[in-house]
Amino acid sequence: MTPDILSDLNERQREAVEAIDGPLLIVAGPGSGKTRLITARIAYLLNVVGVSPGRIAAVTFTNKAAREMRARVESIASYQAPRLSMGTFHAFCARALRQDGEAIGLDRNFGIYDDSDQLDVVKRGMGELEIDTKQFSPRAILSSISGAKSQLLTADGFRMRTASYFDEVVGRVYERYEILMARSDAVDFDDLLLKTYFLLSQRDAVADKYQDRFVHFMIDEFQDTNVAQYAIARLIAQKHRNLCVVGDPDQSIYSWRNADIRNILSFQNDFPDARIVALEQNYRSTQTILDAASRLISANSQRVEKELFTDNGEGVPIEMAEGYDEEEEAQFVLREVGSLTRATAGKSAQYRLGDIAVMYRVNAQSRALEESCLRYGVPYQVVGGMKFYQRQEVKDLAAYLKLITNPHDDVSLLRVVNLPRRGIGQRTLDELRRLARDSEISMFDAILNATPDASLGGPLVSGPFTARAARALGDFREIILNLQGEVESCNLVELIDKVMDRSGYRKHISESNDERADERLDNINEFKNAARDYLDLPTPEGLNAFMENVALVSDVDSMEDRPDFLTLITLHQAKGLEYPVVFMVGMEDGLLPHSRSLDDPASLEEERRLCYVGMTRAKERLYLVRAFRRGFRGGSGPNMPSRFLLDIPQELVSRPDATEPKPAERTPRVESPKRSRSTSMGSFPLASPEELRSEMRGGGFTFSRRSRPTTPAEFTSVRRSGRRASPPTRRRGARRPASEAVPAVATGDKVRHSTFGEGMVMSCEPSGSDFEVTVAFTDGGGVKRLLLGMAKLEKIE
DNA sequence: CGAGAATAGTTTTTT
DNA sequence: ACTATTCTCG
Repeated sequence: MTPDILSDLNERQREAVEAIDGPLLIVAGPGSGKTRLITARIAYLLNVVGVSPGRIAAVTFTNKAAREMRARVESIASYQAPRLSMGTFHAFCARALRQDGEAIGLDRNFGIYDDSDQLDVVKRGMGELEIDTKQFSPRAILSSISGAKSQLLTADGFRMRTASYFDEVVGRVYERYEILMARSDAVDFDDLLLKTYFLLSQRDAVADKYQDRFVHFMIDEFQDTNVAQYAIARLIAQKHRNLCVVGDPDQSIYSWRNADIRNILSFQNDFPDARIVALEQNYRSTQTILDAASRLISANSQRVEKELFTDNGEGVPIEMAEGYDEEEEAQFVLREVGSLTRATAGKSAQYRLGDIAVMYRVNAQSRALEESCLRYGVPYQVVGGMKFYQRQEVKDLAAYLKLITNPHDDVSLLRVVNLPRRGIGQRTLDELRRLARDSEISMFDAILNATPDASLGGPLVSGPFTARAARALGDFREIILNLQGEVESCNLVELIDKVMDRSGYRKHISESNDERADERLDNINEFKNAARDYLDLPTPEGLNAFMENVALVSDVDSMEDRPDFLTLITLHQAKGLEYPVVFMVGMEDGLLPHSRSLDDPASLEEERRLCYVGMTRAKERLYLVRAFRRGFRGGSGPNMPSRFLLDIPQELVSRPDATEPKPAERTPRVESPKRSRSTSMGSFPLASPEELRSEMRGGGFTFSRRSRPTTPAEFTSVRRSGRRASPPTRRRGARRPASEAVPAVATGDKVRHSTFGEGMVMSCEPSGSDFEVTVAFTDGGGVKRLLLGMAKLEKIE
């Protein structure tokens, strides 16, 4: 048994597996076989040491990671795997609270609020406190509250350390927020952690139970845990002290979600006897990719030195390319994808689509890529995006279901109380809210109070409500009470159907004029399908379990690896994944690094880590692609190449052909969407690499640290060829107004300005009777937009 | 009360 | 550009 588990491991990994006594910190570089290691360690504990699976907890960052880990353990120690506690921190805590939360006054049927539910509560609290939502953004307040919770600060605690007027406001809202949440028997994501912490720190009996039970506690992606998460783990591990944390400071990319990289330091302080193992051998990438990534990350000042190495060969150089705009950028990617996946005379294709991922900073970037995929007939999957459980119809239906187990859930009630229309309008709801607030009860209780049961007879004397409003509220009350009565007598899927029918929601959708009505019904069927997994539980428990799953599992996790789909994915979501071929698009200042991080060195370093994460996903081929200009909120502006590109040594990058390529003369090889969609994978129209290179004149740019990355000639040619390479279809004419007048300068010209110094013209667009010229000034002046007639620009050279 | 129009804000990343 | 919220009118 032992040799089996240990034989595939290198010395360091083996050391980490066998170090089962006492605290352990594993610093695991990218591709260092971390998952394999954790799996092996669990298998070792089970099969060699003989630890019972019920006494091991392993928490991960995503559900997907947990599932994979469980599957891998299963392959080694099959029958034991189901009894392991494996999942995300949030799922782990939800379970603890469901089981023992009553000890701190939590209702057994508590519901879990997601982000948008939370925002509703914040807004409602602000409304009650008469705080102007225009003066204080509810989102900003929510984010402060969330930050406080992640640091284990309750409203009381927060208010004691109020430092600014804004904080004072936040404190008041937070206080109100807690009340509203309690009244709804609801917890949010942060509460799952916060309340678990309080459960363990304030209830000794409960703490004892967990401390006794979990002899081994492991945390994956430790660099992305927040203070609350670490505190929980520390508490649970207090007794046995077998806390094993695995992480890589260089891959910490969630500080905006309150992840606190200082946890690693805290760990070393709290457990001074901790053993530290560093995994530096990379099994994933080529030496070239690894070198480039290492150089990039070494530019960060806040880091622990780490020397990655690999036995993998040097591999091929990194490719860089620039398109004129995001459309052309996408086209470049798609053509390259085509040549990588196309079988040529006698030779089978180099890669399958599933081997390739396109990564980007923000979701919005997926659009141009999707359009290109459609045009080229390339099947693709966008990871994330609009999440299934966040779709309107799904949330509506879920709200009804939540009300069945927990009618005090005010957010859900407000969501569906007038859906479909029942004649319950703003006035009635305001009144209802006031009633609830005055008596400190949930809105459903307020409805019960205000609408006496019709069976009692007598006139509907209904307090503040008009007879009509009271009747409408009574209808709603009956729907919910009625459905509650059904829970015992039918299964979950039947229950969902009953909800759909009795609430009138099915009718509401099918009779709506919404062109997406069918799609919505499909989604609801999908939702019903998901519910089938819970049919073997009695309906009340099944419903609870299902709703909990809906709250805690995003469909990112349920993404399958489909071998014949191109993957489009954000850099954040790509963490933990690997692909033979990776395209990183949008390699521009303002996108990566994101514009919101430019003025803060710490967040700039996080952006660099994000870039590092992306690069290190690649096993064999890495493309760094950018667009010269990019559409943004309707408009469009030029972008400078990402400063991170400057950190990548030139010798690792593919050089453009020494012979100056001829300007692209061909007509663009783009088929109409209709035709290419029906074209089979093997034969869709793609340029050969040579053609690509000549078309994408930016291909192979390398930058030196001293000069700004582009020369005028390069930019001009890119622009020209860019225009020509663009598909003739769907030209958004308004974006490129043709003007009769001819400006005195052109893109690529070098110019001198009296105050800004020398620079290069990046674009020149008609603006009224003048031209708006965008100039990138070399001497740190940055990019400026100037009116040609006003700014005295002197053309040089 | 509800429907449609006007307007404001948004978008970094997600358990 | 796109959506969500607020405003205005029937």
